[in-house]
Amino acid sequence: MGKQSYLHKQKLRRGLWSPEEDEKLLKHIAEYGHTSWSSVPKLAGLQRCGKSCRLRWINYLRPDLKRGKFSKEEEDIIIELHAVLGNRWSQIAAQLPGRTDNEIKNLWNSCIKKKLRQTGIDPNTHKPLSEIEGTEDDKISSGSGTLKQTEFESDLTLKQGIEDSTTNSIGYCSLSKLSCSTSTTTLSVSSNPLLWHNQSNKGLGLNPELSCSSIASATTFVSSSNFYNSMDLKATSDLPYWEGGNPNGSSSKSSSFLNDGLSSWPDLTTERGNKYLLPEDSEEMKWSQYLQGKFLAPSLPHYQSQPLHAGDLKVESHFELESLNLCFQNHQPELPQLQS
DNA sequence: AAAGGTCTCAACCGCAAGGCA
DNA sequence: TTGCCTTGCGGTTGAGACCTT
Repeated sequence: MGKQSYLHKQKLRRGLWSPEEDEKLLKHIAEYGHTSWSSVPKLAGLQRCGKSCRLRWINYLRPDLKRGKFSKEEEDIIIELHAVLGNRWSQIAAQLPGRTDNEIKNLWNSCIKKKLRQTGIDPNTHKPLSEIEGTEDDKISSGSGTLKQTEFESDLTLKQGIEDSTTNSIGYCSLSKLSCSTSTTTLSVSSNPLLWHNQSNKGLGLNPELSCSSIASATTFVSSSNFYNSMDLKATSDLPYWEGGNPNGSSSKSSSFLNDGLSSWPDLTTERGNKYLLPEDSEEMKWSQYLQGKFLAPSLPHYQSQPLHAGDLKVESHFELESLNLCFQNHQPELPQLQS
């Protein structure tokens, strides 16, 4: 009401932008930039509010925008990132140069959601709809590997023969809930879906409860799924206490681990000697930066280990993830037969 | 050809966070 | 510390395009 009357008082235009308005805005920004959006309309001679000008620039006039339909690869990236980030459109958009959050949000709501549902996947949780309905047990089959919900105690070693099953797939893992404690040296991960996305899009299988990894490995899955055909992970981690939000919540927002008080990132070392340490005090901005560096990097980056603030840690734990060989390829035609 | 339904996408709205006086 | 202003984000809306009957 207040805004409406404000717009009315100012006789501000609303609705679609005319070519003349676009031209005025473009010309103004080209000349003066946009240090303050609130002053742009006045200076540019537009009967619009600053917010509207900003939106028009970001979503339409920016010169670096990519126009046209989303490619299959872009869609795959969006699906993968959504599994990790939830409805954080701006962060997803940051990984897709030339695409806007609005565009991605529209694509998600109009197309991808529908596609996922058609393949039996709940677009909010990225779990099979059958599982959402509570009809599945916790045993998962994926190609040659059969993975089962479990807890790892003490010497955590995970070896799963899943590499064969993934050569024709895009795979990724997102983490919904993780907790660990030193006292028992127990790491337990629950509601940790590992999704295997059939490249041919004939089916979207899902691993509902794979307890295997850390946040670091989850994020590395995202990296590897798109840019590295094969990556052997060997993770050594000092994990802070971390507990995620509601893994089964309908809100994809709450299922993103980034929402949930993650206080520090663990180390991650690959067998090739590349060591990762995600920065301490991992706020969203760092996730974005992390993705920027990792996800789009042509080669594996190198991070130096950093100490954690004592205040950030409730417990310390150590685990290793060995020989989890994941092979992600984007251009294989067929999905291997799943075990029944 | 027309009517009604569905889809797409640009734009708006409300809220939250951050900066600053 | 408080309040105002600006910016950014995610959800929602609505107009026009497209499809179906």
